[in-house]
Amino acid sequence: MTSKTCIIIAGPTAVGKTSVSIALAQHFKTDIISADSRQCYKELNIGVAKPADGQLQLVKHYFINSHSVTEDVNAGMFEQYALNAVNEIFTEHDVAIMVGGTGLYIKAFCEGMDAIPAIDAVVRTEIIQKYNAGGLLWLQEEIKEKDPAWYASGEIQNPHRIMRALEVISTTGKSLLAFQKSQKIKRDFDILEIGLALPREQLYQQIDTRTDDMIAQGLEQEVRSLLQYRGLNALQTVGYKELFEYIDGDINIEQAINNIKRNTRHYAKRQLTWFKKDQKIKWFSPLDYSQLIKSFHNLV
RNA sequence: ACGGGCAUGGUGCAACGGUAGCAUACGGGUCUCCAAAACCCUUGAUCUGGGUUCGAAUCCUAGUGCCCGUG
Repeated sequence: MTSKTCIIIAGPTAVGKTSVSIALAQHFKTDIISADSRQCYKELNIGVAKPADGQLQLVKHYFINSHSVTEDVNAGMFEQYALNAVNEIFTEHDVAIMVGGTGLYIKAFCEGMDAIPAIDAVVRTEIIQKYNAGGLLWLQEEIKEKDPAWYASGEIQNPHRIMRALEVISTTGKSLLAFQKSQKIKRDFDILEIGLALPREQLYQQIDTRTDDMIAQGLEQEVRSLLQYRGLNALQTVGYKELFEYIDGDINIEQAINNIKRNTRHYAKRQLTWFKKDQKIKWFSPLDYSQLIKSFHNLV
């Protein structure tokens, strides 16, 4: 059996991952797995910069339009989904392409997640309700009492993290720390990580331009059609939450657009921080496609 | 031109004549399961000159710039 390779294209939002990935997929005559925590939702289109219909017809994409905003999607679920997908691709191809900006999902795919029992929705809901009522202070006191070890080492200013620790100890009786073994699983295929980067100024320029394009394409209409879902996690997304505020009348449209641009910059910055740490990533300019292809010549 | 007001980090604001502070942006970072989420950290300013005072962002004065009103 010939060796199989998954090429992962990572990088900040708006850097130009989509077109590079499609060109690569065509070059290798293979399929793409998206590693994007928002493009998987079929209800979200313009605001998440999903590949165009034409592009999707050109290359088969996994984890695009594969889920509904009403479903729970998370990193562990992505790991399973993506492993199934990559194995399916490998039955017919030696190379698979993964592309996306969700660092945690890519990490889950490459290294695996420690198995932590599923959390009952009731437990989660109850914790959220108590947090809404009692605030961060309640969370801190609760976790200090129930899981003092986590309290001592965890991020006690971060409501999300405390709630995670709390739901785990409430469900299993064991500390989240006990589950986190941080063992890296070795996959039975090769992984090649590619990062796409541009000078910061140029990236920000592309973010601005893309945001204006989204508005011109009718993002506001899309957001209005999703008002019923605004409370769902999937809608806590740059491009949507700002327009909900606009629709509420809290800000005007110019402010909403500027906030989208700013929040997208923040997002891109966090992505860069995440990917910079990954020593395995080889960096290229999205404009330098020929260099990129050369780096794969041993695979061709 | 005259009268009045204002001048503090990139931006918006605060500071009884006594340690120039807050928000936000920018920059840096954390992250094993809601991650386009959530959280953490740093830098950076008193318009210019003169005066009063032990001490001036603050009071006086001249200049410069901006805003409002009148012409």
